[in-house]
Amino acid sequence: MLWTRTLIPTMKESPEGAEIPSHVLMLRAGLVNQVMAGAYTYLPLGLRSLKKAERIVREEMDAAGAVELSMPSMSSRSLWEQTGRVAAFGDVLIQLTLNRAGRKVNVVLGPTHEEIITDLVSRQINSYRQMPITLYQIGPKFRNEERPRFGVLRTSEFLMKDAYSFNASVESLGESYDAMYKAYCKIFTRCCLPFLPVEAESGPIGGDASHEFMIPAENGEDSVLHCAACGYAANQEKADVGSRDCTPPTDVAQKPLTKIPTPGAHTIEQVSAFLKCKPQKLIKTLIYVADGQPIAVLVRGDHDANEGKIRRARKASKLELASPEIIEKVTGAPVGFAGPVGMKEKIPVLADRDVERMVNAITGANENEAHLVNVNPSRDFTPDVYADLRNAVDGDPCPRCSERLALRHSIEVGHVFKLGTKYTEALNAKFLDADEQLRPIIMGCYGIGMNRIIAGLVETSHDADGIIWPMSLAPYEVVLTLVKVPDEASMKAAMELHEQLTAAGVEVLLDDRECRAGVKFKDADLIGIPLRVVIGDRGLKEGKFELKWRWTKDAEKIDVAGAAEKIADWVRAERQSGERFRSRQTEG
RNA sequence: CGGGGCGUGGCGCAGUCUGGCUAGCGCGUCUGGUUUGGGACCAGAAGGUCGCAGGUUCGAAUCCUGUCGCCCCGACCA
Repeated sequence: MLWTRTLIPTMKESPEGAEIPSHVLMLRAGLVNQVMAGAYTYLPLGLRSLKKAERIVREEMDAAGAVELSMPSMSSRSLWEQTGRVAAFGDVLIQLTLNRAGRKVNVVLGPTHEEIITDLVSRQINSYRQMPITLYQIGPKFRNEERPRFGVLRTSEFLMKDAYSFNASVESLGESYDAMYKAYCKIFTRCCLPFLPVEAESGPIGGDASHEFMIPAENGEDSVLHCAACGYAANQEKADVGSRDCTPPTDVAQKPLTKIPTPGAHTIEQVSAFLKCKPQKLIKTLIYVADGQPIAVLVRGDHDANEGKIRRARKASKLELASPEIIEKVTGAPVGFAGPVGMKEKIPVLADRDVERMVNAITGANENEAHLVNVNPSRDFTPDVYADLRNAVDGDPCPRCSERLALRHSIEVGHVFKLGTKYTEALNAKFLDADEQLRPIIMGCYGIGMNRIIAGLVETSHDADGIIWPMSLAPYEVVLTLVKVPDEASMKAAMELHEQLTAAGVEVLLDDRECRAGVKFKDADLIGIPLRVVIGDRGLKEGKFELKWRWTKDAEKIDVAGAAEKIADWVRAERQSGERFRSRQTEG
């Protein structure tokens, strides 16, 4: 491809508003163009990379035995009502009303495709002999995000690979799940992404086992806890806190319980500021409603309660924070002054393990504008149960090996989970088993955010000059930098090399713009093509081209004769292995 | 939805507080010339309803009201 024949609008300055590296560089390198908040055009360069990611995903899905199909973005709302997801998605679900011959037709734009594929399968699969089967597609998804942000990392329309497995048994589901898990590892490895599979909650989508594939990155929206010692990794919602000493220290004297007025202080920040103490001196008392029953949950002031853990501790299926009315009824005080003392007589009290060893703590007094100081567990209150009820934080003990967990921000690029029968039961997808019993089909589902592969790569692989693509995702594999366009010998050599490389199956971009060499070098670095060949009169006099990898500092010279074969060989090798790219990463 | 910021040629910005010449600057684009290995120089040119609407005023990019859009933080979230 000739540079002057395609569209690569590079920019020296980054557009106002772009802040994180992937967003800035994708705009500056002319990969994408913003249409509105959360919607982007993929320009030729960006689209080429996206298509390459798609190809890798297809190859690995096919190799793992999955079969591709394609489902529409539009579907009837009634299908989504059957699974309760019109309500579950809320405003995130994009709904349209169409006029058809005077009738109103309610349509949703698919945020994911469980309903549609399960509806299909309910008609087409009815015997255990037709399973296991895994079906996938790569297509657009629509989600009216509350706040699209970070360039293409969070958008209202995005490209997703979604796969769904249908199994006759839980064991079979496990095998399908493992196959997808392994395929994901191969995909992200081929994309040269530094990924980390982490244990995850399955979230509102339901199910009982799930892993997220994360790319550790400063600007990631998700938090994971990772143990460098044993490899344990889980997202913050899921991560367990390992065992630690929870017995109260014996060398600190317990002071007498005292009630003090705290006018206007009803948040942890306000109370700690008012009493000039750290939040970890406070016990946060949260009133939840678990399956209709109000309960009190105690965590240290600087910790966050974890609803999944609370739900499990109570074996509750539904859990939500109590309304101000219920809180007032239960505690006898407005929101902000709840405390555990005397609470046990009224409602169940659950406390996080870290609360047990607190001494002379501060809590609400269950009375307007008042707190208790020098509250001591056991002496002043005893919860019904101590359990792990909070989000893990940086430095917590690992649940496996007790070393310290490290908190890392990350970008979620993939998610695999075992769904079970949530959708198949709702949509009546049953099959006849070998023992002639009618059973619901067991499902798994597996997603990859295609745009996040691209953004995640840019986010983790760039330098001051621009993007650094691995060969496997680069929009072009080789850029030919023609130093002097008017020089006939140079142009002839460039065209010949371009032709030879193209014939050898190498993706080449020839920079034939009539501008100074410096501009071309800067742009080549910005768009990040892995291999650059400089064609100039200086080198040609010696019968040489100059060759440089994007991530190395120095160029090497190669003979014009036989250059195409050599370059093609290197490109092919690097395309497969990514070895050179990775060695640069470890160098920092 | 709460808090903050912004909207002026394709891109980045100044001008707005304190209303007043023909709305500027840098980059980019076009023409001509000199250049030519890490974002050249000279000369000239094109390109703007100052987000939109209404109002105040002799006069509005600037003041007032409304509205649309964009970005950041938070809340929320496969």
